[in-house]
Amino acid sequence: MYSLTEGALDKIMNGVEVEKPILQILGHKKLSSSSSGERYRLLVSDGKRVNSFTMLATQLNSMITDNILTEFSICQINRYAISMVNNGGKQKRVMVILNIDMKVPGEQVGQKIGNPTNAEPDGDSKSTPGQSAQTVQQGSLMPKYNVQQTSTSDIATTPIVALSPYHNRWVIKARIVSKSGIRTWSNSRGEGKLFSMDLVDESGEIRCTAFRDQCDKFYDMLEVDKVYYISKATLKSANKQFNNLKNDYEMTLTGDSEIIPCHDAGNDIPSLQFDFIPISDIEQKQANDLIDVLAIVKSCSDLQMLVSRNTGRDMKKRNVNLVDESNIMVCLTLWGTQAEEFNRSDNPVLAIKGARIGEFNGGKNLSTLSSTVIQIDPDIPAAHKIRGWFNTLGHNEETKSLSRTFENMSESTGSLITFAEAKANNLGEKGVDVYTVKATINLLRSENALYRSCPSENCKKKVIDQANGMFRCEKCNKEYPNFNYRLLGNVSLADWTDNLWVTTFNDEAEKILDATAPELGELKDNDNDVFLEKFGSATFKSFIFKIRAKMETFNEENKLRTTCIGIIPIDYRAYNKHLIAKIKELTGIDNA
DNA sequence: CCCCCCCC
Repeated sequence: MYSLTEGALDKIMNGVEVEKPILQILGHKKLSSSSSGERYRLLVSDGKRVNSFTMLATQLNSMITDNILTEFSICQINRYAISMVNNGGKQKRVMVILNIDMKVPGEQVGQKIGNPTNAEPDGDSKSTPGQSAQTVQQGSLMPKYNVQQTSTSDIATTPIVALSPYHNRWVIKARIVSKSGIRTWSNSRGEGKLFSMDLVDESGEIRCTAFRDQCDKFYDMLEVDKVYYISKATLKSANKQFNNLKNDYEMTLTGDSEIIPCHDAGNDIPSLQFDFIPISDIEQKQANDLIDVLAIVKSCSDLQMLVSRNTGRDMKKRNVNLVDESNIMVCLTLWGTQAEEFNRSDNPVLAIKGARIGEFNGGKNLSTLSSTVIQIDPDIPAAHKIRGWFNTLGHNEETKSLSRTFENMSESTGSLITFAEAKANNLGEKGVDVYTVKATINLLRSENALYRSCPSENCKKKVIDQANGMFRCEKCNKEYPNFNYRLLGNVSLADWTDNLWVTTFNDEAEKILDATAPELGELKDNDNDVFLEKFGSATFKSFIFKIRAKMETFNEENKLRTTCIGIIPIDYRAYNKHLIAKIKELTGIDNA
């Protein structure tokens, strides 16, 4: 049987280091007020005193959730740090447990050892015995951390979990687990550039940002996966809207900040802390939540190029279907170079930190952000476990996907709906809805079908003829000597239940015009409006249209805007005369 | 002091 280290708590709470004390756990409490995820506060005893100013480092949370640190269990505290907190206007010491071994499980001990009483750990003079008085006095003059030294260096470091804006004399020893590129900004308050990085040590994690001069000074020397000593940076409250790390604070480098590479870092600084959730849990999460998942790539799409309707920018994306042992699938969208480079059909395991949950068409999906970290086939036990599951069972399993994508919509049978159903279900009125219909084109509107657009690569805005040989783009705020003609297709689609005006842009407009009106009319230039004099008449060929419907406000009025975002020609002979007659009757349009 | 992170 282990005996408890009697007197350890009094010493620790008065700033005296105690080597690997043996303590008994008497209970725990989840702190719900923390905005930085779950934290656990422990009630511990050394047989003489009980102490509730004890916290568990967040990466040890699983020892509570997995029922390891149960009531009465006897544990050895291998490493701890003292953090000063403000408790009702008073500085109070809190012991943060960084490394703990369970020695005897609670059910074997079965009872409280000894008759411990409440400790008075805050250095009240009457409870402060001689040897610690000096420490306490120092502490009141200048906040000081009492931290065990790291094993391999002479620099006394502070655990990240103990950092706060109220203290500035600290050195952390941390690993860079991710680093952004350099980004510039320009707004009403000024302009500049910045990069940010995420730091971890064995106690926790924190985001660190460098602006302007510091950006230049530090960017090149800092490498992902390497360990550094960092000091003299400032701390401020983290904005949880943009920062998902488990820390209430974030760090900003200043002109005084010092960063020194640590070449002899052993395994004491972890690489990256994940907080994996099963894919099946994503369904219950909110859109925009950031999550970590460990999953197998079940399939992955080709690289897709598209033009953002909002910004006009060209984008590259790739969809990746992920599964885990919950046997639920979710679609993850990769962007830019990450999408380009990720072309794998070999079912790698991905450990993903900080993917964002999105909502589309009533399904949930994941998307990467610039801060998302993806490790491919990480060498961790959980990754080997999921690999084993996939190789033996998972690869054969039928999988249900949480995501609604074009791919899995047109695959599944019965996904076609009619316009009557779309209207009856108010599709597009509560956000973006995408659906597929089998329909025909019964009318093309020729006005503005062809317009003069901005010639700059990422802009599609209509230009204004300045009558001096120049064309002005309001969006780019620039004049150009040239322009590009672009297509805008306004078509009335009809099926046997109803009809709908739909707008098509660019590629989709071309596809529709190619398919239905190959003999484009003459170009006419009438002041600033360019239009086609006549279209070839639409024939009653049928197509599968992918429709994007969304209620939007224009001219201060809410209007349903429907856009065609995909078109698949199908054999027009499938349409019979009866159907054509029905469409004519319904729409009053006779193009035949 | 940023805070953008996209598409259907």
